[in-house]
Order: sequence, then structure tokens, then C-alpha cells
Amino acid sequence: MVPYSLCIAVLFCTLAWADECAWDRDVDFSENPPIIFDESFEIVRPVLEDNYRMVRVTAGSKLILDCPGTNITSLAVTTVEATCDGGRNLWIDDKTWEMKDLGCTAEAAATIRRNTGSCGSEDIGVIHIIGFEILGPESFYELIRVCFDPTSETTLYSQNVIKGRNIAAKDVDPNRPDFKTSSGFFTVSMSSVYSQNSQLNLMTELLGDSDLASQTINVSKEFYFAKGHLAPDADFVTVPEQDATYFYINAVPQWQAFNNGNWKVSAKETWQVCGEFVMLEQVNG
DNA sequence: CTACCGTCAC
DNA sequence: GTGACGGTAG
Repeated sequence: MVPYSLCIAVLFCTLAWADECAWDRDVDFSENPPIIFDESFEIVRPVLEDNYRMVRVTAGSKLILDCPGTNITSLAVTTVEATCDGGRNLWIDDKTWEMKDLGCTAEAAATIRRNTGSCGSEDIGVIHIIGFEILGPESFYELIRVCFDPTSETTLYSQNVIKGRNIAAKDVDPNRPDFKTSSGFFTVSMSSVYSQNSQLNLMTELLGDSDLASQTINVSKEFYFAKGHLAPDADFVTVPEQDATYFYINAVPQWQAFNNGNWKVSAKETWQVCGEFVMLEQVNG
């Protein structure tokens, strides 16, 4: 016979959990969480609640778990549809799963949709979109819209949306990936071009004076051109979104003194503003 | 991956 | 001074 108190407990829990699924971002997820999309193909992101980074969806809602570029390890597929069971688990094809057991084999990776339109003055630029493949090539989640001038091989501007409700609950990961070239955009090696040595060599050649060149490119004074993010790493909530900013087409040569000074301060001001709004569309360039 | 530099807010 | 953040090199 089942004790009476246990019945009460079970009933209570059922009632309390019936309306939604809730997960703690720092407890209930695997090392490489999937990108979670809701039924309108918006990413489900954590919200800061009393120092807990909570991910919530309504009970019964259908989600898409996506590991673009890799697989959900337990299922050996990139994308799967799942239903919130009203507690901590997800229904997938008549079987329940814990969120923790639905991690990606590697970090979910952004890709680029190329040549989706023209942009810039007199349509000099070409639009490339950095984002996530969802169910294959027919569906794509846009993160960063890049206006790239193929003639000068320079990005004119990048456009991204800051999620004001989620930015306080963003992932903090000290590891930063290398910038990716993603072939077809540049005719030169971008990593070589940005190296401080090649900058010094170029300046020496241009000025014809090595003393003058070493005053112009002076690393200790932050007089060098850094890979200045246009859509910034820190504007994004999840690690895969943050790492999607590390494409060379999302960066322009920027004096490090400015990059690490005014620009950084300006980014923080932007968050202050967007804390007052749900989201803010930002254009940098 | 590790070690390093400079700026800023606290 | 320390940690977060913007970078660098090997």
C-alpha cells in the first residue's frame, strides 16, 4: 500500500510542474548543449533569476534540439524534435530524456549563408549571413548580417540583435576560438596580414623609414591593427553564438588603442540601453 | 593550449 | 590590486 503522504507529494509535484519545464543552465545541461529552438524557430535562452540562469518553456511545447556541424551524441543525429513533459524531461519518440543526456558531441558551430542580397551605398556590398543551420539547408537561424565589399575585401558593417532579457544570463567562457577565414572572401592570408610583424614591415615599406614605422606600429602603446569585432563576442548569450562572431568577415583592422578603449566602453553602454528593451538591433561599421 | 600585454570598473 | 574584457605570440 502506498503511504498517504507520498500520494500527496506526487500530486503536489504534478500540479507544481504541470505548467512548464525549467532547467538550470549551470546544473542541468551537458558540456556542449544543443541549440534549443521553440516552435517559432527562436532560440530558447536562459534568463537570470536570483542568480540562477533558468531556461523555461511551457509544458507540452515542441522544441527543436540542434547540434549544427555535429550530432546529438546519444541519438547520432544533428536535429531532433522534443516535447517538454512539464518537468525536467523531454519526450522524444515516446521515450523520455534528461536534458543532460542530449548534449552535442562537439560545440555547435555556425556557418555562413552567402550572397543573399546586396547592401551598402550603390549596392557595392554583398550580404553574407552568419548563423545556424536548423533542419538542413532549407532552414537557417540568422545571427549576424554582414555587408561585405568583395572589391576591397572589407566588411562595411555587421548587424546583430542583442537579447536584452537574456544578456545578464550569458555564458562566460574564457576560451576564445581562432578567427576563421572561411574560404572565398579574401585573396590574402588574413592571419598573416594581421600579424604585428607584417604590419611593421608594411609600414616600413610605406614610410621608407624604419624608425618612423616603429613609432607608428608600437605594440606596447597599442599602436597596431587588431582584429576588431564588428558584431562583438560579448553581445551574445550562448557560447556557440559568441563563437559565431569569430569569422574574419565580422572583423575590420582597428587600432587596438581604440578597440580596447572607447569601443569597449561603448559596447557596455549599449547593454545598459538594451537592458531597458527586450532586444536591440545594432549596426556596427 | 599556455603565457602574455593593456584598459577599465570595482 | 583584481578580474573581466579587448587583444597578441609560440
